Amino acid sequence: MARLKNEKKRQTILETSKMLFSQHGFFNTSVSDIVHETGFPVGTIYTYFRNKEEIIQSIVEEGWQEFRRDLVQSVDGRNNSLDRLRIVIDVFLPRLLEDLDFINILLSEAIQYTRIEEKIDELTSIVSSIIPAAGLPFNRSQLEAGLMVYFLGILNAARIARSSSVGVTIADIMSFTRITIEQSLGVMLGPTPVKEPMSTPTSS
Amino acid sequence: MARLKNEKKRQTILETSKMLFSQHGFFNTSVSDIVHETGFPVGTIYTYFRNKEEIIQSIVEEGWQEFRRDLVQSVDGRNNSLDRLRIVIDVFLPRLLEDLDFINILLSEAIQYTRIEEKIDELTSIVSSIIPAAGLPFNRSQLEAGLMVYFLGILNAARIARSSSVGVTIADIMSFTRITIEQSLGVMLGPTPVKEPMSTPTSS
Amino acid sequence: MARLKNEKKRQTILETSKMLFSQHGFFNTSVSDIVHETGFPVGTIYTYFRNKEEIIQSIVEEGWQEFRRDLVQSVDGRNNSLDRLRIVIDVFLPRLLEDLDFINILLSEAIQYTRIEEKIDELTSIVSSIIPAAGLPFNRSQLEAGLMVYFLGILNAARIARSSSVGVTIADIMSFTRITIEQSLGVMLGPTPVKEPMSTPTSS
Amino acid sequence: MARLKNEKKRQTILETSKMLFSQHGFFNTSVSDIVHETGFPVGTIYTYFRNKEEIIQSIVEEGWQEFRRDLVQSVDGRNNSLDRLRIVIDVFLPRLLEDLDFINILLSEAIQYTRIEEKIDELTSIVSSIIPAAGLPFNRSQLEAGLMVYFLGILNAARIARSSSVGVTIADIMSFTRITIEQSLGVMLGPTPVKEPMSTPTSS
DNA sequence: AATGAATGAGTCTTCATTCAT
DNA sequence: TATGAATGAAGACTCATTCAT
Repeated sequence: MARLKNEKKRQTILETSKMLFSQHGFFNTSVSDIVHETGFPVGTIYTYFRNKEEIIQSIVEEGWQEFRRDLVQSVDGRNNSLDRLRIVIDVFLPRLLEDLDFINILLSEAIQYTRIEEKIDELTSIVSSIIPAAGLPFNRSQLEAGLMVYFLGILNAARIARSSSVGVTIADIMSFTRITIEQSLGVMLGPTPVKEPMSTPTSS
Repeated sequence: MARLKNEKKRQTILETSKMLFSQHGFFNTSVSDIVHETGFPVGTIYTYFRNKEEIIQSIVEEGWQEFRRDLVQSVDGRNNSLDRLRIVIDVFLPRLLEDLDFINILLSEAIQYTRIEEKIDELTSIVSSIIPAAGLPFNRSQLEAGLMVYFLGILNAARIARSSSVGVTIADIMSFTRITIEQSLGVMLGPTPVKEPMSTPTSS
Repeated sequence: MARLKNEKKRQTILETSKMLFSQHGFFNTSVSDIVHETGFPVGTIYTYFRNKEEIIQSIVEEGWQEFRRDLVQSVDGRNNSLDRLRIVIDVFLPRLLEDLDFINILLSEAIQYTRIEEKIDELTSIVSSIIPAAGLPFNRSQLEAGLMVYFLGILNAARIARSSSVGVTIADIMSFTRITIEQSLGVMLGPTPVKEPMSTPTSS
Repeated sequence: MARLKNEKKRQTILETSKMLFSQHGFFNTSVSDIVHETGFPVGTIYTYFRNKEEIIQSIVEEGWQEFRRDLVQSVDGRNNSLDRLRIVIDVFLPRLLEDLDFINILLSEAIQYTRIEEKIDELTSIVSSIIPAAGLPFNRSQLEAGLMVYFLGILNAARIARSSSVGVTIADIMSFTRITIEQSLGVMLGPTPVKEPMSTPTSS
């Protein structure tokens, strides 16, 4: 019970920090800001995290683990490559794009604190395993480069699209991605699914 | 007549700061670091720039102007769409990817200080004007989204590829890009040209 | 339970700053001077005051509150107007004139940081309430102007008299004031009382 | 001719600085502010004045000399004590009170840079020489103290009355002063004169 | 003589982290 | 364990004055 309460505090710190880091940046957010926003005393912050850096690392690491787990789960449920691809495109990606705070942190200043290359590597190997390599005009390195370009491109585009001054929406980004994949791989993903319920990521 | 402001000094500050910002990040680089690295006294930094922020803004703004000028120049020299595309892919892009310090600054912390959306917008309108819209499976918004994804994707991938831990090189990224464009647009760009001389951007 | 803010420390900072501000002026006293004189680390100054300005404001505001309280207390203890006047002249004023550091700060640079007009207003309304208006050759505005002139004149004169080069003492200023009031109001205040004990302002 | 032009520059610096010092205070006015306001280059400031301190000293010293000269001139033109007093009250004092910038500088921060005691001393001896000592209930020291109180009181009151929040005007201050002097000295100064023309201070 | 870039000691303030309570 | 005052190195920036041109 006490354990639960503590875990809640830890999550509060994490969520508040995530919001602040995304909004004002890691360096423009002071521990004191976190203190004021959470209402917790400074000491409490330091009973849950060794230092400020550990907070951002936890946000990224735990956020990433969650997405990775979801992705693997989604993919593992299917035997068929095409189905897997559909899941990735229609379930996993939209889910990721919803958490713009996370993306913001992952891509901006966090880069100094969290090995984004590792994430890219992981993702690349997962996704490339479900792509029918046969018939593609790419070698392995080029394929990986391509996945990197798409992944980073999509996330960054989504992040920037949020700032309304650009006339591009996340829906545009998704449509473009679907069409491009269909063309490149010569497959049909089918119509964009209507926003699935999917609170638990055990895809139907 | 007192001494006049020395453009060379200004450039030294800009270049040194660019290197430091790219290497350690804007917030982890102190004005004092710039002072030590340039050898100039603090006061001198502030006779050329109002504050630290103005330094990063100048780096991004002036760097961007240069690239934009080069791009427009390159493109204006050609009447044929395909030629233009070749120039963009084979001349302009490699040129941009060479300045990883600039990309690093543009994409990480600079986002708070320089309207990257504006840059994206500019670039998108320039490039979309040379793409033969006919026959593409995208509407205007999707095309823009796509350009955004590619542009941000390529730059970010290049930036991350620099960190050797990822087995992807800038050459891979370039190859992927060329092939994808050839496929998507149904054109042949021809073989990757051997590194053109082109130090002065006076397109033939 | 962490340590609690230490009122004694705060007072030390206030007193030390008061002395330094009075001696060298607000702008010629650096926070670093306060640090050296108090022996506290810089951080400590800033746990008790938001900034340098708040220090001078606290000195003036708290000093003024004390004097105002004393004045009102002194006056409230008496029903008779003449008695009240005597108290003001013989107890309150000398008391005020003893704290030349406070006067110095109040009248010189503090003017930018503390609304001295408010103090004048307050004082004027308190004092004018105990002056028998009847028979005076002044209208209300003129009376207020007069009080302002006397109050500011006495304080400034006292402040300047401190600098030995002028052959005028605080005693002279007090005598002049007594005599002038007796004449103007046509009352007898009686002989200047021998320095009353009155450390605690619990007027009889 | 060149001499004349230079003197004009010097005066411009002096007048601009006076305005700035009065408005924002000596310490809150930078030499750079003076540079921007005058439009002169920094070097020029330093060809006319050794340093910032010399500027405020010149303002005060030259301003004071002018007033002193006027005062002495006014007084010397009259043989009769009462006439002299009238001149002081009705001509000299209003004239002084018109230059609130000067008063502001003289009374606030200038105190550290200009011996105000000397000015007080000078003024006291001039004025006390025209006051019929006979019949006054003051001894010499008390009289001097009184003049000090009035002089400083009037100037400070005028300075503070400028800030509209106080319901006291310079006219009130003047009326109070006239009446008090009439009473104290038992003389009639006559009606407040209508604003005399008096561009040259050689009283009619 | 006129100019204004150059200078660097010094300013105020912040802030991540510690540790006495 | 919980707390929040204490800490001081480090931060960005200012500015009166000088002096090369």
